[in-house]
Order: sequence, then C-alpha cells, then structure tokens
Amino acid sequence: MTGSRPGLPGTRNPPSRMDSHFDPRTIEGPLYEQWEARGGFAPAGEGAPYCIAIPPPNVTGRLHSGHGFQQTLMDALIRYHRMRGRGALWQMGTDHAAIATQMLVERQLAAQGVHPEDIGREAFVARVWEWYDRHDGEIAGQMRRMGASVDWDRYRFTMDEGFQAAVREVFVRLFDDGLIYKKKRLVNWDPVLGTAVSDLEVESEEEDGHLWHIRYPLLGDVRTAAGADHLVVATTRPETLLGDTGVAVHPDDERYRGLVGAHVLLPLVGRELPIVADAHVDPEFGTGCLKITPAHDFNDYEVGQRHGLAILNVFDAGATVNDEAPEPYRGLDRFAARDGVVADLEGLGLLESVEPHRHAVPRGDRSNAVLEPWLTDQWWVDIAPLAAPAIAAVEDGRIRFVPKQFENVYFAWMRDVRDWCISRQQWSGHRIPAWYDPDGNVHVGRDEDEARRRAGLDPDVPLTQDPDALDTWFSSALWTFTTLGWPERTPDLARFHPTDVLVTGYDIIFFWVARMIMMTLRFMDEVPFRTVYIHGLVRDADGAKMSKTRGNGLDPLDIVDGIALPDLVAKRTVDLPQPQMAERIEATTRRDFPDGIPAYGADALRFTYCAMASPGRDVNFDLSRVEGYRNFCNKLWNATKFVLMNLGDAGPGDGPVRLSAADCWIRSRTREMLEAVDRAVDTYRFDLYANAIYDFAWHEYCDWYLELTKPVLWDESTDPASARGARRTLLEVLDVLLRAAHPIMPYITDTLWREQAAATGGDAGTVMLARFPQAEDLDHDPEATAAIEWLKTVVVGVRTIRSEMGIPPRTAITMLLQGGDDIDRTRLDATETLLRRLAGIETVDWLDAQTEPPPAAVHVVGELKVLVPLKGLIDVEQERTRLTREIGKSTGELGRVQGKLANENFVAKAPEHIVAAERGKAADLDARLATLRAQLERLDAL
RNA sequence: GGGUGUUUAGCUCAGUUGGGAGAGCGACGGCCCUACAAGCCGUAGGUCGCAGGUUCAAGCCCUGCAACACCCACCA
Repeated sequence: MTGSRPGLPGTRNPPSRMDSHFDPRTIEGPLYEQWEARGGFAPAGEGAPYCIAIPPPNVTGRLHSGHGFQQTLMDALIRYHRMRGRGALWQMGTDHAAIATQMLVERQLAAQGVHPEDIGREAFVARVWEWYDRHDGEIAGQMRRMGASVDWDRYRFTMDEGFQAAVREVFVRLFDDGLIYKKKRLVNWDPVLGTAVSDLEVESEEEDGHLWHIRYPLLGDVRTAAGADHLVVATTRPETLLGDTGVAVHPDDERYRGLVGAHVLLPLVGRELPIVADAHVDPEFGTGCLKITPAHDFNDYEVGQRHGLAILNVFDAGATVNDEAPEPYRGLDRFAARDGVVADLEGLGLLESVEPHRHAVPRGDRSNAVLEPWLTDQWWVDIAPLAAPAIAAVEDGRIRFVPKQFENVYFAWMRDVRDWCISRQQWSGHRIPAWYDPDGNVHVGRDEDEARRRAGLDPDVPLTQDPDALDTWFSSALWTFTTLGWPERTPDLARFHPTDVLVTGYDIIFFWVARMIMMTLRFMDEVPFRTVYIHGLVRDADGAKMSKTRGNGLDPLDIVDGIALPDLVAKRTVDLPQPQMAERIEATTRRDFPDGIPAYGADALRFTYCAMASPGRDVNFDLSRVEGYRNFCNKLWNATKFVLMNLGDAGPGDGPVRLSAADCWIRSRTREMLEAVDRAVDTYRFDLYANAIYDFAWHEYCDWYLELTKPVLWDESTDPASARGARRTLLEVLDVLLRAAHPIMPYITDTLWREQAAATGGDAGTVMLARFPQAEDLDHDPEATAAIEWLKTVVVGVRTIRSEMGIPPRTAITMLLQGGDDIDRTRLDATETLLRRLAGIETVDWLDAQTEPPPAAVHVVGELKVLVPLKGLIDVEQERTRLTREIGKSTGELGRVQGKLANENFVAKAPEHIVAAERGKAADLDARLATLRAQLERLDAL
C-alpha cells in the first residue's frame, strides 16, 4: 500500500490535536503555494504524456461559475492522470477577446470624453495592452484559489509574440492556397460597434413588430387579376423601401400573371421598379408581392442577383440614411427613417394597413444592436475545403464527442457551413497582414517587407496596411498547437500534441471546437484532441442562465471564501448593462442569501461541481449542495482525526497482523469503490466518481467500519494482532480514500494525507504526487463481505425495533436468537462483540427451536429470528401494529413473486438463475410470514 | 420548418447488457453515545409525462402524443 513516488517534502508538522471542525481557509491557503513552488504542476516522469489545453478565458474578465465548473473537471482529470504516472500537462493561457476588449476600452475612453479617433490607433492599442496587463493577474488568482494545477510556466496569451507569428503564418498560407479571399458581399453589420460580424455572432430572437402593407402603383396600362392599379407589398422594415430596386411575385401566382416584366413606381422615391418572377416568393404570405432590397436583406440579395437588379445601399456604417435616398430622409437614423417613411406613406394614402407581427430580429451577441445586412468588402475563409477533413475526423472516430449526441450537432453545422467572415473593423486584435499599394492592389505577407518582396515592389512604393483586425476566434482556432510552440517544431509540440481531451461547453462547439479541428488538421495534419467532452452550462438554482444582466451570477471565490450580503449586493449591481434592474436584483439577492455566503472552501465547491456534472445536462447550481459537501469535507476531517487518535503512540505497530471479517469487508468494499472510480473517470462520469467517493467514505467507512473498530480498539482484552489488523486497515483504507479523492478535493486530502503519512512515520511529501490507488492492491473477500452484510441486517433490525418501540438508545437490551442455521451461528460467533456494541445489546442468547420464546418484538433475517423481549420495554399494541404492517408488506411482495412463478412462460423462458432467485425469494417470504404471523398470535394470546 | 435533450419522491437529480425503484437536500420521530450536532439512529413519501407495442419480464427497447428547454434555418 506504499508506492508513492518521491515527491515534495512535507513541511507541516502534525498538530498534536485536530479541531472538531475543519476550517477551509486555514488549510487551503498555504498548500497551493507549496505545490506551485516545488514545480508540482509541470509534467514529470517518463510516463505517457497526457495533455489538456485549457479553453482560454478572456483575459479581461473575472471567472464565473461556468469557468469554475469547467476547470474543476479539467483539474480532476489532470490530477488523476498525473497520479497515475502520466506526464500530465494542463496548458494554461488566456484569450485577448478582441471585440470585448475594444468595447471596454472604448467605454473607458468615453468616460473621459475621448473618442478612439482622437488618440489614434497606436495609442488605442497601447491602452488595450494596458488593459490586458491590468487584468491578467485576476484570473490567475482565482484559479490558484480553486486549486487548478495548470503549468504556469507555459502560460500563453493569444496575442503574445508567438501567437502573432502563428496567426500571420496561417493567414499567409491560407491566402496562398486560395482559402482566404477578400470580397464585397452582404455581411451582418453591427452599426453600434461599426464592424462586420460572423453568422455565429448573430442572435435572432422573436420580437413584437408590425407588418406594413404598402401600395406600389403599377406603371402603364396593366392591372392585377383583381383589377387593381397597384401592388401591395408587406414588409416589417418599411425604411428599406428607400433601397428597393424591384418587386417579386411567384411565377405561378395567377393574381399577378402578366405583370412580370411590367413596372411599379416606388413611392416617396419615384424610382421605376421592375416586377420579376421568383420562386423564393411565398404566395401564401401577405399579398404574395415581395419588395426587393438587395443591399439590405440576404434573401433579396439572392433574388436581385438572379434577376440582375441594381444594388442600392441607402445606409452608412452607423445605419443612418445616406445620400442615395431622397433628401428628406438623409441623415436620419434607421428607426427615425422608418417613422418618417410610414408617416409619409400614410399621408399619400399608400399605407393600406398595419398589423402586429411577431418576427425574428437579428441582434449582435456583444452589442445587442439590431444588425443590418450591409454591403462591404471583407476578408473570408473558404470553409468547404477545411470542413471536409474535419467531418471525416469525427466520422472515422479519430475524434469522439462525449456525450456522443453532440457529434450530430457538429455534423449538422459542418455539412452546411458557410464561408467565415474573419475581418473586423476594429483596432483591438490581430491586424490583418495585408498591404495596399497606391493603386489599391492587395499584397499579403508575414510582414510588410515580405509582402513587398513577394509582390516585387520597390522599397519606395508606399504601402498601407489593411486597417482591419481578425475575428478573435481566428487565433483561438490555433490554440492546441500554437500554445505548444508552433510554427516552431518544439519538443513540447512533438510530445503533447494531439492533446488528449478538450473540455468545453456546447455553446462554443461551432465558434471554437469546429474551427480548431479544421485549422489543426490543415496545419498539423493531425487532430487537435482525441476526445471532446461537452459539459452543460451552469445555471442558478431556479434554472435561469447566470448573467450579469440578471444579476444572478456567482463568483466561485465568493463561495470558496464567503461574502457578506452587502458586498454581494454591491457586486451584483455594479456596472449593470441595464441599471434599472438593480432594485430587483438586490431584492432577490437579499431573499436568496439573507446571511450572505459562508466560506465553504474550494474542496466543497469542486466536489459540488463534479457531483453535478451529469452528461448532457445543464447544472442548476444550488448552494445547499455545496453545504452538504462542505459537511462531507468535515466528515473526512473527523474520520482522520479518529484514526490518528486511535493509533496510540505506537502507530500501527509491528508484529503479526490478524484481519477480522470487518477488516476484510472494508478492504473488499474499498476495492469495489476504486473500480467504480476508474470506470467513472474512463467514461467522464464525474458525478459517479464523486458519488462513489462520498458513499464509500461516509456510509461504509465512517458509518460502519469506524464503528466496527471501536469494540476491537477499545477492549483491552483484544489480542494485539487483531488490534494491529484494525489499525492497519483504518490507516490503509484512509490512505487509499484520500488518494482516490484527491483529484476532486485536493486541499483537504493533501492536508489529511500528510497527517496520516506522518503518523506512520513516513515523510511522503504531497498526495498530489503520490500514486493513484489501484483496485488490485486490495483483496476481494466474499465471505467476509457476506458476514458483515449479515451483521448489518441484524443491527438495523434491532435498531428499528428500538426506534419504533421507543426504547432509548442507552437502554441496554437482551437479544434472543432462534432458528437459523450453522452459518448464522458462525457469523454470530465472529461478530458478537460488534453486534452488542452497534445495537446496544447487553446479552445474546440462543433459543433452541422447541423453546417457546417470551413475548418479544421480532425481526426476521432469512431463517433466523431476532427477538427483543418485551419485559416492560415494549408496548404490545405498538408491536402488534408494527407486525401487522410488516406482514402486509411481505404479503404483497409474496403475491407478486408467486404471480410470477405461477406464470408458465416465466418459468419456461426466463433464465434459470432468475427463476431460482424468485423461488428462493418466495421461500424466504413464506418463512418470514409464518414467523411474523406466529408472533402476532402470541401477542394476541397475551 | 429541421434537429437535440428533458420528463423518476416535496425540490435537485442518479438509475450501465431489460430481471426485486435509489441518493442528496427537505419533512417527521428519537438521540449532546469519549471522530464529527457541519453529527448519530430510525421513519414516511413515487401510476418512473400520457397512450399503445415488443417481451416470460419494461423506468430502460419500439411507435405515437403532450409539456418544457435548447440548437440550426427562417416567410418579407
């Protein structure tokens, strides 16, 4: 049971006395520093590499519960594999979050009354870097407090020099391969941020709006089938009328037969618009006439392309009306323009009707601004050639998703993925490595010199770099291999890539996971990771998404270290996106946390995260769970205290060792616990892992085994070999338990493990670098297990009688046994002292079968009757009630079993062992009922 | 419109190849017993969303339906 590798020397001396409660704050603080100072987080040893690249948090933010959750799972995996001897690397880093940072710095400047243009690009970028530097330490501090064993020496940042080189390299190579191109087309434009965004950054929500029906007068001598001299179009965005260049109807629509090729007059503008026929039009919707605004609607753009319609852009970058529109509307914001257009149409009698209409409105995920389809020049990645190999990698199993259903999500998106708009009209982020000569020709290169060389341009030709920056996810996509040194061929890259598993949420499968797979296959010619473990999102106790806006978020550190109510309220209501929410947030916060949050400690929080990580489910985070697991930490603390107290001065002691049935039983159960743990980790079942530890530690080791050792250890007549057996087993199982639990709860396990190790005289360093316990280290002992299970049944039976009869726990009782077989007698012999103590029994007597027992309460174990004589202790009526209830239960059960056995098909077709089991059950119930009924009769005779 | 997930005790959730429905929290009753009241002992509570089907046997497999959640695409 040794086998720990040489590790860090322990620095704590075991205290002479352990407090009755553990205090997470005093034990957790110093430990992390020790782990880190001794280099415990760097991959060590000759074992096979094991690597996880952290999903880089945004450098500017604080970590929220989602990070805490995700990082706990990763740390558990890393610590587990490190203890199993793998060269474990948890690659740390942060992301530059271009758009988010741009917004924050702009807001900071705005507070000083400064516009970015006032200070210029260079100064702005300098500010951005200041921002990065200022916030960098915050995340690190949070992660250290949570116990995250990342390798800080390999820290990377998606804007560091290596990343800048990698990004340029990738850009140039994709450009050279024709997979990056620049093109003018309709993009999703954020008029507030003033930049293009990708499809993924569009969030469409249903909102209440209107459907305006507008008359477009027909030109010339044509009429609709109904005889009208105008067409009626329906639109949710009347202001785009200013950019209309056509009207479309369905080719088969009888109402407008013959009008195709004719023209209408665009109201307010006076432009002649052709009527075209296009199958895109749904004749069922509205009037079946569709106004076409190719410059401001994706579908209209397609229709316009098919019919050669003009593209007329009527908005500028801020979505105000430009000079292409008639004079009265110029300079109006799009919403003001809408009001103006509607009012003017009404004045002209061309507004036929307005009806309420619910429809999806696209908004930017960052700014929440209504996005505008806008015609601009942007850089794009041609995705199809990258997607095909990325699909294949998952299809053929080189990458697997856990849970598997997320593969379908991935496939569905990848098989229909559109080109990726990667340019952003912002200063923050990786600047696009492209330069323009005075003629407007574009030249791409790793730097300006290279661009010039490649283009064969003279040094005196002035070049201007493209002002745009890249989508943040462009550099994120290079994460697994660039953090390990690419484009250099470093030893780390060779050793740790592909990484083993990516742990991330389903919300960024498209943003990040898919793009990493595509880019990594392209540039490394191998997968970025073999497994993608997808976890759920953390929600509040009511299942609502945690967000700043809702003010229901929890900082993991506030759970770890605690927070007073006023501080929590202040934290949740400061810098709100919607300040009017403050009052409500304060009220709910005061309701949910009337006393603030106590310091539960990192271990309790980590344990909670693991226990709640059921596959494919979101996590409704509930503090009462944390409290329960904090209590579990205390349980471990006190169990260790008990073990150390009972070692005596001699420690486990030398000499012959005799293991009792209880010792063998708990060793068997320990083995089974370890098997369950390994199974759980292999299948990423963190919840089952946590439960296996919890159930074993609390309900077997503490509730039963510790109690079972008391009679042995506290009885001076116990032979020394048996006492040694108990002491050794107490210690060894504790040691195994602490090592097995360490990946989930590193602080308390290390603290207790050092105490435990010191008690055995060894200086074993830290449990973090100890060997993970193996199931094979422990023996399986079915006979001892059966004996102890027998004992537990008898004890519980007596306790139940006691409790239901109202016999106080301290009142010693007599127990009589009757019936049963040799096995029962053997088991009693082996466990009698244990039985007496656990059930509070003074004397145990066997009655032979013929003897009429005294009036007694009875508990039946198979053939064995456990009797507690009444003798003034027991109320006859109560016992009668109890027996009647027991008889009722058993009768019902027997009925079910007999029903089964009476079924010929069951007996004929069910497997033999199942049938035999049912027969055995029926026999047991029969005997049990006979006993119970006889007992009831005896009571009646009293 | 397409897709995914969920539905099990009052609440939050486990339940592995089909074979006697579980845990935590909460509730109720009893206990300060020399590890732990952040504890110990015991008890109650479920038509496993609904309806069919397969099977000797269904919480689990199949079909349909319902409710809720989410993802994708969107009819202006």
